[in-house]
Amino acid sequence: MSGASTRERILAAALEGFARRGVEATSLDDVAAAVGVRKQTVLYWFRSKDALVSGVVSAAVDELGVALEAAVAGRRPGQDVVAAVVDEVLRLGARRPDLLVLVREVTRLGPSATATLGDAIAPRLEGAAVALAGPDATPATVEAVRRRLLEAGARVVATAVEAELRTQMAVPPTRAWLRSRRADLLAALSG
Amino acid sequence: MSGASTRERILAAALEGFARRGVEATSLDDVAAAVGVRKQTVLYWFRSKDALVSGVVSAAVDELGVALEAAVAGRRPGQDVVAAVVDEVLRLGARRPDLLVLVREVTRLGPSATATLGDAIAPRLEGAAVALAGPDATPATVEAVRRRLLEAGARVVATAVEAELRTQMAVPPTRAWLRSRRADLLAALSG
DNA sequence: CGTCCTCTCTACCAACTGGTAGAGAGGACG
DNA sequence: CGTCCTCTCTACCAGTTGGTAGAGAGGACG
Repeated sequence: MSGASTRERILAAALEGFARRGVEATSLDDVAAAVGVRKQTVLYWFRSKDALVSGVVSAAVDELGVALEAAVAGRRPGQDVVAAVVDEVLRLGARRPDLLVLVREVTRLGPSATATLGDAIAPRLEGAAVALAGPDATPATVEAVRRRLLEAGARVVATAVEAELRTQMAVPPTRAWLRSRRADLLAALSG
Repeated sequence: MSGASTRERILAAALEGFARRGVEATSLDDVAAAVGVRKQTVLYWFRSKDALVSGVVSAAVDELGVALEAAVAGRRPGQDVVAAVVDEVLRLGARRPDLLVLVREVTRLGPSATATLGDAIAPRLEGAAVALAGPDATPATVEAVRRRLLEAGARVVATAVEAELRTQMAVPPTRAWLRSRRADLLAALSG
């Protein structure tokens, strides 16, 4: 069944459940069954459902962060950083939509879960803001960039939701749609 | 607590629960408690939870339809129909965000619930497509308009989700954001 | 060998889920 | 008055929820 550790398989199954049906609608038994294990094994690796949610959130944030950093580092010489990030986000939306949709699900659990998400994102957000603002930016400028990044993040998640919705409604994303969403994201980031 | 009938109060409470926390995460007891009544009273008015979901969906679709028709009928002379619809949608997003978010929640319950939603929307969608395409449009043209309307609907719901997300993330919608979303929606509808 | 540690299991639990059965309050109407 | 009808209630039910308690398998290591 897998080279992946039990813990990793639990995280993957929980991510899918949380993103596809919602956190509250995904039971520990559901997750365990998807992994092929008993609920108590899930509770061995994560001491409570809240801990599982936190684990999924931080794993997802990590994976997103790593993918974006790799895209920035490996971009073609001369290519705009913002464009590299946007293109990687669109690729992620196609490859791992759950990663993006999860954000939306977590924010609905109330302030404490949203805080967990915020904690996981904060360091990467800060790093990205500082990098984008440049070395001699004032704190106010960095703050403005940070805010713009957050707003762009909301747009990204909304775009992922739109793609999901279109698929459900039998009008799946087209190439033209992708192009327009790319332009929209670019505008949101550099606007 | 009300001039509204028990049935209407149940529908309102269920709509809020479904939109804010998800259908599966909102129990009949939750709905009943919000109304100030017992679960069995809810089950008197709606014979099952599925029936309640259907009731909420068709009430929401009705309300949306009525609001949009009124906006079209009451638009300033010479004002574009599409612009009137877009502006009304944005107003609805501010006034009744749950109405829009509900669509997203229902589509996650699987094909049968999505079919219920489709049934509720179909007649209004058809009417709107015929009206927009004009009296001597070919069936193919009407079909193309219908498709464009569906795509625009997905964009509308995504926009409502973005607004909700921004609020949760402490970067609430601004006037500039609203303006850009209005332009985006106009482009989606007439592009 | 024995002892520890890692991991998954069976067996529970109280609380809550959607749903059924049926009583009874209160008005309308003959 | 009595008999409906409308509406909400109490009392249940079996199944599922997140979570606890603890047994046991299997390897690592002295």
